[in-house]
Amino acid sequence: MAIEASAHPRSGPGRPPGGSERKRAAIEHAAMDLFARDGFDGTSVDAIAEEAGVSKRTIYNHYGDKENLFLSVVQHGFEALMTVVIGIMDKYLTDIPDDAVEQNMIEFSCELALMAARSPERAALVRVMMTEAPRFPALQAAQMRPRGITAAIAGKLARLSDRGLLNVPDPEDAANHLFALTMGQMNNRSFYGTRPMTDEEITTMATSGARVFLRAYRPR
Amino acid sequence: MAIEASAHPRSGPGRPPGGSERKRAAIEHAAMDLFARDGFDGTSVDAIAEEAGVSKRTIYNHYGDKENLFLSVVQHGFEALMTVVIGIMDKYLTDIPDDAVEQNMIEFSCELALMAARSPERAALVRVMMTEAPRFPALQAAQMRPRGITAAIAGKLARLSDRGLLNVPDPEDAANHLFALTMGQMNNRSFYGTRPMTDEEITTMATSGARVFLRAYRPR
DNA sequence: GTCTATAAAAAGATAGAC
DNA sequence: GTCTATCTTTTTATAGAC
Repeated sequence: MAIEASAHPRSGPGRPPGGSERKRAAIEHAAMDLFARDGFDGTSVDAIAEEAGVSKRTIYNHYGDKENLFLSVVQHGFEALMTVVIGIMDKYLTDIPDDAVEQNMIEFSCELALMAARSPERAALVRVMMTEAPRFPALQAAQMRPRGITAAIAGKLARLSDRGLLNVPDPEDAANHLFALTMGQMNNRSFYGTRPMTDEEITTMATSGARVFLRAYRPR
Repeated sequence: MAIEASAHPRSGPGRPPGGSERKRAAIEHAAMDLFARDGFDGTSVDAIAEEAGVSKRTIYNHYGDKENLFLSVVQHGFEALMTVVIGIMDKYLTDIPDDAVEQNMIEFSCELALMAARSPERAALVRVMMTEAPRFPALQAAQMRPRGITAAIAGKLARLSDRGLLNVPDPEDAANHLFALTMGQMNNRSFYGTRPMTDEEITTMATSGARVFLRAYRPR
């Protein structure tokens, strides 16, 4: 691999050198891949150091211990996932024309499911989070749970209900139903990303899930 | 603890002695508890031996290696779970009176969700299965997937549709929707058993899930 | 801050006696 | 078949040089 300039590219006094940040990023990237693939116990700090191209000692200097590194990686990974989900939500569940509710809900479900399926590391991240949650109480914090996602969906559904496009007495409940019918259904069928699914399989599944939601929540 | 009779209670020639079966059961019971709680890597064979009250060497004599023990335990645990689910299904989704479809579907959902919540080791088992599936291809076999459960539900829904009590064009699809709205919803909300839920919370959730299913699949 | 070398503990698997 | 004692490898974490 390419050898980078070894000297610090001039950094202010008291400020950490520029190479340090690059190494942090490399460490977190490598750790994310390995933790997602092999789990916490299955991943050695040696392997992370090798994958990141840094010394093991550097990892301990930056993060203190393996658990701290794990929590940092999972937190950043989950934030990135949330950002993507919020983006899809804003794209399909905001400013919907009155006559396009069904189409937008279906497209929302499909895009959400395809996003999850296309990045196996995201599914693996959630899997690892669930696995390690009992040992890492920090993973049970409110921000880390799927509830953050459903709460965001609930807000969108409430607005659609206010406009009379849906009949949603309890937005929180309905958001859980929509989430279960799309992401939940895919997690069950794909065994949390273990079994590969074709794009056609996914869109068919997400579409049928969205239709069930619409049949239950359309205005009477 | 009580000391058991050490002599074999008369076993036929060539047949394994009776004490061996009891030890097998003790090993599998202990292994189930520990694997479910701490995962595959987090559980040492030493810990299993101590918990089961047998020597580590006995475990290796019986199962060859740790992976084989794990697969045996998971397989038996999943069979037991399937048996319980089938029992609940037969209880609530067979021979339903024409005017009690809604009530039975709701009771089915509640009982299923409560069963899963009341035995944390079952939720933990499924969690561990998902976690280790990439490393143990045997866990991806058809019999081990949730599909076994949804396929059984699909059969029941098809019969209800034949009787005109539901409108189910695709029983497999509908079974996935019902499963997602009950078990899937609970797995999301409880983070696969990590976050405890009260019985009231569970019945409220399962009831609302069943109602969504019924609104979507009631005869027009 | 970063690296090489090492300490210390844990865990999977086995040898050999009874 | 079962047990005690042991081997070997792996892994987390640290010591000390530059």
